[in-house]
Amino acid sequence: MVKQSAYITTGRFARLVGVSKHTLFFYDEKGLFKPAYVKENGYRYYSLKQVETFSVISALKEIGVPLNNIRDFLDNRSPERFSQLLSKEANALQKKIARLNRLEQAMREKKRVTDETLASLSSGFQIESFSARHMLTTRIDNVLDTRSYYQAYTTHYASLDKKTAQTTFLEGLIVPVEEVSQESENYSGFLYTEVSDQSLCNFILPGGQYLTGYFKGGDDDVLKGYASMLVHAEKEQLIVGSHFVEDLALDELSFKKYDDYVYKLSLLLKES
Amino acid sequence: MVKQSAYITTGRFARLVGVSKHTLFFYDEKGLFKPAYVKENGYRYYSLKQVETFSVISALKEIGVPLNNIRDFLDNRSPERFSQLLSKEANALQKKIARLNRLEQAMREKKRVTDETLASLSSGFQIESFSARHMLTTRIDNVLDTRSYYQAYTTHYASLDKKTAQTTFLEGLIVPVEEVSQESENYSGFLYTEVSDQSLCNFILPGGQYLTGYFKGGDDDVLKGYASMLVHAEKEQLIVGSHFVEDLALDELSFKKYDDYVYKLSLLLKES
DNA sequence: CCTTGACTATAGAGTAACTCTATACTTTAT
DNA sequence: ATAAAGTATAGAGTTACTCTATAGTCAAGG
Repeated sequence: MVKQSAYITTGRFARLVGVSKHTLFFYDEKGLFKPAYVKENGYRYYSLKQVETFSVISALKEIGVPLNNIRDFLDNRSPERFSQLLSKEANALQKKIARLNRLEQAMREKKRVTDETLASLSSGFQIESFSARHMLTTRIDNVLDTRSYYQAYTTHYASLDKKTAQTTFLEGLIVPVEEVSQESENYSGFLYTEVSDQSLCNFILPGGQYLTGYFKGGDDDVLKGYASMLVHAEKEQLIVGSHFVEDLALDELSFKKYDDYVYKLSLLLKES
Repeated sequence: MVKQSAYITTGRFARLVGVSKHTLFFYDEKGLFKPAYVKENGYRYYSLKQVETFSVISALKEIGVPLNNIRDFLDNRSPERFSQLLSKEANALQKKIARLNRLEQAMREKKRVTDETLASLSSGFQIESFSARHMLTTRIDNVLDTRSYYQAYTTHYASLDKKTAQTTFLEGLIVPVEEVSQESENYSGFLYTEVSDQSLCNFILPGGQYLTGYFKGGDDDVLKGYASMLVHAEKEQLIVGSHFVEDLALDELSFKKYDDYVYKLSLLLKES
């Protein structure tokens, strides 16, 4: 029907689409989105039809398309190009959504670990049952050597990044029990990240009974923790399995000082 | 194990976590994220443990938490507060993901309409079958009056925003056939938006056979379009139903000039 | 018809979260 | 021992705005 007269002022249009008047000035100046009609005195008048147009521009912005790119498209707009843009951006958005979903999972998992740690921090050694976990691991030849440690981190993150975009905030160390008990100068271990994608997995941490304990403090305290776990196991006549698992349970995000960090150690036990 | 010595320089840390060195300087300066150790000459050294910490900060930033807010949290950090923050932000993220999913759907739908319009633009009148559609409609008392038109838009968008965060880019006009045929001075119509959420729906556009046509041009041409559809229907001895549907099929995003806009008119037919 | 209050405009400064450039010092690798 | 590569700070530039100031405009009530 006839709607030529359905012009509204900048302020009204801004309220209608939920932005500030200034944003519309700014878009006009940028050549991104112009009023349908400008009076001699400079007053801008938008048509109601433009609401739909603006919504799309605003959505593109919201999903992360820079205004300059949107303008570049508009400078050469055509139905074909518009269709292409929409499908390209919809696909990009789909990937972004997948990533955000993974982030959400990781955040909830981090929260779970934080809560659990707080709840059982003061309860001493415990025996817990874990089911098997799928891990991506990277060997660290010598944990005492900065270089090999850094090297392991680099390759570990590189292989994580390749497939998934860093799905988890939780990673730790798997240490063979003999490395600890023989007290050598050359400790080896495995950096690990739990992965849901089976194809990334290169190690399955066995499920079963674990002796667990939380250790507050710096690196030295954790070292003592390893030893005390072995002592405790012997005292309780528990048969020790193949691996220690070391996790940073509460980190810099919970406490300011390194000395307040909390590590969780888990020692695999054999059925007696 | 002992990892005190596992310090790395700013550049290495930056590469490891995938940001620029400058970003780390910036975060340090802001008091957001500081290296574990600073040498006398000012060189920064980060510990590998900090990778996990940084990943969380970086994720919070990515999901839209301002750095200032993150810093405010860190200034008063505690395990409890951290847990709270994580669940609060995870919930916010969940909502955001839902919104992005809706945006993706809307973009794909807009693309579909654009493609379809391009394909059938030159094929004259057609008869198409549509299934019933759930609509949220708002009555416009007089389409020729700016005020009532604007009023309708305002209330329409207000009720859309209330429940869903603007799910679609497609809206149009439903016009009772008698409004067109009697050529009065006072046209009424209904603004519509298709909604998936049944609770928002206040009108069900009947499914069935529709006579459809595309009309290029401004408002005047669309008016002629309405009339020509009725003429065509009579010529073809089609029995006309209750409603016209007017959609803006290609808009400012496809063409620069208003005169190039393409409207699609659909006229409900009765079974003969 | 005129005044008053609510609008409109432009210009310019400020903000967040960076990036980029320039300049100078330090470490490491050969 | 020297060059290449890395580290630092300082400051300008960028994006997509917001906010303030100043001045002009419009519409409704007395």
